[in-house]
Amino acid sequence: MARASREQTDKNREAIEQASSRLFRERGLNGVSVAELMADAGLTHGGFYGHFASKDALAAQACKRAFEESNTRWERRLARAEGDRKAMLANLVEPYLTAAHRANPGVGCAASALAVDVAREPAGKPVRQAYVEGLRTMVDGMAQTVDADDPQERHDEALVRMALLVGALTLARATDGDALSDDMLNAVRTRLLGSTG
Amino acid sequence: MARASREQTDKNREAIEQASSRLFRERGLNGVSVAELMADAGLTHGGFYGHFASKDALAAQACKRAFEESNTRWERRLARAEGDRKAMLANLVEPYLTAAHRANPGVGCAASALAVDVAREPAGKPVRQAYVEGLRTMVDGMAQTVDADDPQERHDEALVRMALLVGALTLARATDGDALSDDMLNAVRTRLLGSTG
DNA sequence: TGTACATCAGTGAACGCGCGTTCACTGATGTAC
DNA sequence: TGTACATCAGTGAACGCGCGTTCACTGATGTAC
Repeated sequence: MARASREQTDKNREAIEQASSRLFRERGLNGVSVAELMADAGLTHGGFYGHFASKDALAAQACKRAFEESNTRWERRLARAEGDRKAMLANLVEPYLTAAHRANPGVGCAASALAVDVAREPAGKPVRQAYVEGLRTMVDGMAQTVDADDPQERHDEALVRMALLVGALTLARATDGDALSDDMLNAVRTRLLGSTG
Repeated sequence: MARASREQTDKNREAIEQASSRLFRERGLNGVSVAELMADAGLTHGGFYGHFASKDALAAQACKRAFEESNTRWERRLARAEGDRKAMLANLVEPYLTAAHRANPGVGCAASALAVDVAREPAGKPVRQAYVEGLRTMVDGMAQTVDADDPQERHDEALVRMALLVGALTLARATDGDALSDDMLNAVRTRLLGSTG
């Protein structure tokens, strides 16, 4: 291949971001090489630095993108409940605490998939800011499911629910294959939605 | 150095395990090299394979050890409460959801620090079994703080509390430096212990 | 208890390999006329 | 609209480096007598 058209260049960049957003969630920021990301996007590794200044810069962009994906899905699910707060909560929690979500981190919640990798990055790295911004939007989404008037109370309850979801999914993934894993998902789902599911 | 005495050999192995238990929690299973682990234990990298069959084998041992450390601490804290369930819960939760624990994963909870790394390891890897066993003991510890007669109810509530702790700490670490991080720790602590702290 | 020597824990150079990043090159795209 | 050519997106070899693991070697430890 030689010079690509502008349209093709945009498509290529899009493909790199998409591949990164998925692969970073699956294997971690340091678990995928630039060559693998490029190959997944249908390119060779040399062209990478025409699109991004560094792997770190891509990580930030991929993190932002993964959260956008997660948050867009949440917005759709919240809207579908048409203002019924119980239904809104159920629409977020039910798909979250499933075997399918546990098995597919690459297309799942960015907050769970990237948390530990982001926590291990030094304070200044751009991916950290992307994470905080993405998580804030997610917490705001969860706050819409909280039936309380006081904003502080809504925020706090949203944080508690986020901790429950992320903790349950994280522990369920680490224990996948053991009975404890399903127990974790079920116990937290019941807690959040009531015993009837 | 030439041949070491048996006593010294045991001390060296101990030092390697101790260094690994800490460094793996800090930087992840793939974030520390064999050479770094050995250097931290005061040795050179070549001698590693006299103590362990592979880095994978060490990872399992270090995971087991990290959980033993965490669980021994929990047992002490539970015992100190002398059967008062509210105090038992407070003794586990209060040190868990602190800035100090957030800042020091190397000497902190193994369940939080290793979850994502373990989740990314293939199903057969020995570290996965070590994780499940360690977490089961931890859940049993937490179950002692639950004020309920039905064993199923105790277990489920213990799982919910574990998800809260691990989720809150994981998210707090990923957002360290932002107000959201403290908010997360505070909201979950209040939820578990009541508003008076 | 003393001596001779086999054992083996730890050393450090080396192995093949994959990493992030750089760069000379290619040739279709985009532009100036 | 056609032509000449400058631009630059992508290629693939190469860079220095660190990885997990191996291995010939060293010399104090542990043992046999």
